[in-house]
Amino acid sequence: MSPKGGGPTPPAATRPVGHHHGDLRNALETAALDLLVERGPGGFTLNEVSRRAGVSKAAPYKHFTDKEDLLASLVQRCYERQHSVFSTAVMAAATPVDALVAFGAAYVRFAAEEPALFTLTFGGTLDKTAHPHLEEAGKRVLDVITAPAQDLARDSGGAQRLALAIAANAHGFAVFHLQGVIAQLDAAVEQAEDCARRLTAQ
Amino acid sequence: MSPKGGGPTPPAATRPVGHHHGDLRNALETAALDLLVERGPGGFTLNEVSRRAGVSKAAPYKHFTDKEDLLASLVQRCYERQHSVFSTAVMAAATPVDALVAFGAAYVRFAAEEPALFTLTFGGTLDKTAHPHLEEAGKRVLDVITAPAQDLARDSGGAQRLALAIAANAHGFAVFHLQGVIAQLDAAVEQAEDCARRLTAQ
DNA sequence: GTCTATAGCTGGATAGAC
DNA sequence: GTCTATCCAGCTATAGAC
Repeated sequence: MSPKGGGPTPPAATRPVGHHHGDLRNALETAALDLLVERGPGGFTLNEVSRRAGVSKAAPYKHFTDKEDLLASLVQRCYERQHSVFSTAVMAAATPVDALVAFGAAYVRFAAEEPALFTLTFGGTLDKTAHPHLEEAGKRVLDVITAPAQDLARDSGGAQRLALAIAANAHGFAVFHLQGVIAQLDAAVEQAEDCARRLTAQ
Repeated sequence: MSPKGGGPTPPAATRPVGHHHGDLRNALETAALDLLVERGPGGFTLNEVSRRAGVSKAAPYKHFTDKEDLLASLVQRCYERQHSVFSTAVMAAATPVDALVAFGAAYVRFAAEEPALFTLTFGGTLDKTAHPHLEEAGKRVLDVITAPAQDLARDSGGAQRLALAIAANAHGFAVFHLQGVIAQLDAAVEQAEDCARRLTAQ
């Protein structure tokens, strides 16, 4: 799923490993997420990320052009995972209504499971207008529910509004849970589902 | 309009002014907001805030114990303004339903008018668990709609769920507007109102 | 692809004058 | 209440060895 498939690069045996990982890029991203959780956007530094990944301060620059590039990569990862997770949830649903409800529930759960990724993506840390492909990826997440929304709406405008309503509602509950306004995840999920159902009903 | 205008600088009457403003604390907070808008939470520094306010790097420490204290003060300000703005909107409404709808609309508009304040408060920049009084202030904002929610719900649990639903929904639309998912403010407000109405209807 | 080393800068926070 | 001066720490990014 990445550049250079399994060329030579004998994985199990005889790793020609220079000094560290076989997948530093990924290790850096993971370390970055941990750091974001612990220190927030203000305390996020590439140096500390390197430290946690167990590499030198210079190593990240072979994988990311700069600090912001790493963050952008994480946002991209967030959107991709959302797309994947939400697709699964939606496809498992039997009816259009169930699909929208499942989307809302999955949305809240995703935020709870990946708080750093979620907060980074929607917390205004990164200026997305500088990364058009991210805006694109963000909008594509909503495509996951266009089909069920169209099944329930009169016209395509109504479908889009319905999809937005479901997503916005889920987003609000997700944030409220992360913020501690709704302490229990299950409660947040249930209320999001309940609202989704009411928003689809006409 | 900067430090030392022309001459002795006695505007109203004999300001016992040491060197600068009459209200540096406020000026610092305003400058901090501007900076947050421009650079995001990661690029926020006290030094730059001082620069923009036209004072030395040491000056802020007479008004805030440290960087985080300034941010916490801004979050406090956000909650206070929200409480004030939302109260006004709710009280102007004729019916409970109108009150909840007005709250949602005011919520979205507030985020659009004060993006830095809003994003700082809900973007996860500050760890609120370290500032209990902020959590308190945040929850009190929701009190603004407990009365109309109780008018519409069967029991007090239902009232709280309704209030949360209205607020979460509004929050989602507010964020989506700030994120560019819903470009037009008016569209975001209308959709938030529409959803609020549907969530109140049973 | 990773390391060491380093340049150059910026930030947070304090001390002491006025 | 603000300034000047200063300390030290930490960060970004690059250069060059391996």
